[in-house]
Order: sequence, then structure tokens, then C-alpha cells
Amino acid sequence: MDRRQRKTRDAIFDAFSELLLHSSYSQITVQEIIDGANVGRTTFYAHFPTKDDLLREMCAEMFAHVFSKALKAEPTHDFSMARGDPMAIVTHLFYHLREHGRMLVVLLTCEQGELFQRYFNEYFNELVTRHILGGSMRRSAVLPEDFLMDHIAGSFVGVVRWWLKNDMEQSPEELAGYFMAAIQPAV
Amino acid sequence: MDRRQRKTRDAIFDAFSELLLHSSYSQITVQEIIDGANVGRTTFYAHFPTKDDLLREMCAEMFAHVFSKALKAEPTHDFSMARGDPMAIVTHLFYHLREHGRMLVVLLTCEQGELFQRYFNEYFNELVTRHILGGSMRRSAVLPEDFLMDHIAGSFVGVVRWWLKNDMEQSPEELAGYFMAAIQPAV
DNA sequence: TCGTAACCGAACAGATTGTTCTTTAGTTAG
DNA sequence: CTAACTAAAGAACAATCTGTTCGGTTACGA
Repeated sequence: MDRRQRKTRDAIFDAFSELLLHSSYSQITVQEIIDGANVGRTTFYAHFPTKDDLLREMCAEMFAHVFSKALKAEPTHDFSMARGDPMAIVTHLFYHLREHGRMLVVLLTCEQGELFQRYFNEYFNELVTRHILGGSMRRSAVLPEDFLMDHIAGSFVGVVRWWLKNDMEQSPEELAGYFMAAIQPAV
Repeated sequence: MDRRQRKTRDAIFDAFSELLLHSSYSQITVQEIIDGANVGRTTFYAHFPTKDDLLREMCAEMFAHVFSKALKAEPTHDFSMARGDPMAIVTHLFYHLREHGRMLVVLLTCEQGELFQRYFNEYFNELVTRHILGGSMRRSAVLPEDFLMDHIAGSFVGVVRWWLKNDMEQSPEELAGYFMAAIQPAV
């Protein structure tokens, strides 16, 4: 990709992130993003057809990053991520979210929480299938699989929301414990 | 309240509900609402300062209605709602949501899901405290109370979302079973 | 070095918001 | 029943935002 394109794209992402820390998504105007990024109006629209597209693409990049390690690690080859140790994986995710996901978490509480939920579900399903349900835990005979999937992903997002509400005081380990305890009996 | 006011208010609510069935919240314009309600521009703004206020007030009325019976029933006086039978209460809620909450459910999946989550939490906390946690179930020693509260309310919303995704095929009883099974071990 | 592709800035139409005004019509009190 | 009050209608308004078009400038990469 052309260096100029990458530069513009990053500038827009940064400006947008910055704005998201102080205003809510729907309040932010394209003009503000343009000003913050020092980018021409035409340029912005050459990159992103609408503000929503910007959000979507940014989410995609962030999620890909946060989940990259957890997903790349093949269950059979990585010890710390070994199948059967979902606690380690979940803890890892919380670490990632804390260090890198300051804004992710901001987005989570804004009007676009729905979008996040979808992304989470998408990425999480993969993880859950591979590391949690597939592991040594016993499966519930009562609950349909897709229900279970939604429930677990939703609970994870819920935990993150709760974390944020508490100013992220709890440690990733502690959270992972809560999360597993909350969903434990269901799986 | 002046009959004219009530009439206008209802017309706006109806028009808004109708629009929500076909477009998403952010796409709907005040003009569309005005046209749908056959109401003057001035009149709309006399009732609701912004579109967000309209949504908020409508949510408030709907939630009050959906939860009214469940909350009004004093645990000690109503047999079907007796403390210790949370399953009946939850089933009841799903019934209410299905019959009356067609639009509630639409709203739940739109961008304003966050708003709904807040309302649900608010109303649900009351219910949970009174009928579920306070009942005969054993309490988890591991999980903080507010965490548990958020988790349960979040799970309920999650179930409703899943229900909607499946075109509300499942019966309220079935859903209540799923819901209780999912949160069972946590409480 | 040269052509191409990205960027800039200004200006534009179109749509939306929220306000102000005057006129009309319904409601309530005396 | 009438008079005073209150709400609604409708038109017109400025202000803002969106998304596009155009010509000119700059930077990349072959």
C-alpha cells in the first residue's frame, strides 16, 4: 500500500480514537475527524464512504489485533494456550484488552455496542469452539449449542462492561475467574 | 393532561414505532416522524427536545408496562409470583415481551441496544433482588453481588437477542428454561 | 526522471436540525 | 355562552452537516 495512503489512514484512525475518548460516536462529525487528522475533506471520503465504514474498519483492525495471538496459537502446539486451559486464554484476552483496548472499551459503551457484540461473537465463537467447549469440560445436555455460544460471548462482553464500569480496577486474573465462574455451570 | 397533548404524543409514538420496524433508529429523521404522525414541526419539538428524548420516553413507558405486573406483585401476596418461583416470573416476562414487545425487541437490536441494556438492568435488578437472589437458591461465594446482577441482567438481554435472531420460534417456557439453566450455577 | 496516483482546498447542492412567527382551533373557567 | 388560555399548524429561517465536484499541487515508485 502506498505510504501516503497508510499515513492518511492512520491519521484518521488516531484522530477518531482521540475524539471517541471525549465525545460519543453519534456526536462526532466528519469535520472534526478531518480537522483532527489534518486531512482534506476529499481525502477522507476517498478512504471511507461514511463514518460508519470508518468505525467498522477500525473495529476490524483492532479485533484482529487483540484476538490475533489467541487465535493463531494452535491448541496442540502452544503450551500456555493448550486446549483444556481456557482460563489462561481468557486471562490473556483481558490483558490484551486492558493494554491495547482502552478505546475498544470506550466503543463498547457507546451507541455502537451492538457492532462490538457482533465482532465479539464472531471472534469468540472460534475461540470457544476450539478451547472451551472442545476441552475437557462436560457439555450441557439441555442447552442448544448456538444458544450456548451466544450466551458465553455475551457474558464475556458483559464482564468487560462491568470491568469498565469499575474503572478496570480488577486484575485480568480476577476477571477471568469471575467469567469462568459465571459461565462454568452452563458449559 | 390536555386531550390534544395526549393525542399528539400518541401519534408521534405510533409513527415512531412504525418507522422503527422498517428503518434503524439513526436513519430515521424527525421529518419522517412528523409526516408519519401528521403533526406540525413545531408541535414535535414542543413535546420532545430531541429524537433521543423521544426514544427515552418511549422506552420508559414501555418498560414500565412490560415490567409493571411482575414488579407490582408483592412476593408475599401473589401465588404465581411467589418468591422462590423465579421461573414463573421469567416466563411471564417473556410472554409480555412477545405479545407487547415486538418493537421493544426491534429496538434491542438497533444501535440503541445500550440504552435498552440500561433500562433492563434497572428494572431487572429490582426483580432479581426480590425474586431470584433473595429466594431459596444458594448464593455463590465467589462472585461479587453487583457482578452477579450485571451478569444475570445481561444474560437475560442476551437470551432475548438470541430469541429474536431465531424469529421468536421458541416458547416463553422454553426460553425461561434456557435462561435459568444458563445462569443457574452462578447464583 | 517522469507518469501516475494521492492529496488539498474551495465551493457546491441537498438534507436535517431546531427556532421564530402568525394564524387557527380546541379546552377550560367564570 | 363567552372569554381567556393553551396547543397545534404552517411557513419561513439560519445553522449545520453530508457527500460530491473541480482544478491544481505534491509525493511516490518504476
